[in-house]
Amino acid sequence: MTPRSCPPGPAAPLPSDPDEALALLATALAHPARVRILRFLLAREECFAGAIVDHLPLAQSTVSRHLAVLREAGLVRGEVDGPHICYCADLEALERAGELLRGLEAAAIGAEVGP
Amino acid sequence: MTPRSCPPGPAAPLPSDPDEALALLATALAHPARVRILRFLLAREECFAGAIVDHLPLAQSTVSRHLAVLREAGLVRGEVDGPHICYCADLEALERAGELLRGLEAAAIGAEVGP
DNA sequence: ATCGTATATCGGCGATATGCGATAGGCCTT
DNA sequence: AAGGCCTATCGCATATCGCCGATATACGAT
Repeated sequence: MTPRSCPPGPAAPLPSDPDEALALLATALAHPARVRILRFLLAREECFAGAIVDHLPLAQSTVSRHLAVLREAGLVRGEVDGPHICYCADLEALERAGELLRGLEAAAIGAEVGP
Repeated sequence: MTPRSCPPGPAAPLPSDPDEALALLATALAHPARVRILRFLLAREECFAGAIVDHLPLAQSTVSRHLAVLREAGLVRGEVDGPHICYCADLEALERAGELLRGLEAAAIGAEVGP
């Protein structure tokens, strides 16, 4: 029942196109409630879905939907733990988002030269 | 007419709440067309809106809408240059997105200890 | 003043997102 | 077998997104 981060399991398959992959991850991060869920899980205060519901001013069904979005993007995984489901944030997926972002910034490298 | 990156002008005001700020920037990045526009502008191949339209399989009005979304998020700025508008990607805004992302990852720091 | 180019905005359409309550399914306990 | 907790899914309403064609606006050139 101890909240733990995701074991480095098989990562969710992202589009091969970096722009589409970044857009996909950004879509999952494009709602404050989902970012809060991620932060909550990363801090590993708790991991059960019920605890997340208690932590947000949203209905249980709405939180469940946000969790599904995060899961589909590979940012979160859930393991059944008896009657509960322990969710964990996939730090690797977040790091991939960072890499894709840096890859985008890198498009500016080499464009520094002026006439 | 030379495409240039944004001078470090006044940054767009982001929400003070990091979660909302990250969600806002992520919303702007949450579409492949907008990421492609950013990459195109960062590479500084060209900067006129018309060039961006030619670079994407989208109608002019649609591209204009995407540019407005990027502008509202502070990721892009446009300077009137005669009859054209020269758009530039705000590298600082992208870097702020990276910082917010790292700040989120940092929520996991200190949660590494087990009982 | 008029025309032409470049960009933004409007109106409409279908698709998707967000929210909720209600319901269904899983698993433990009794 | 029955009941209780936890989570997911369904159904619905509303709002926003993404796309386009059409129109409006701004500016330079004629």
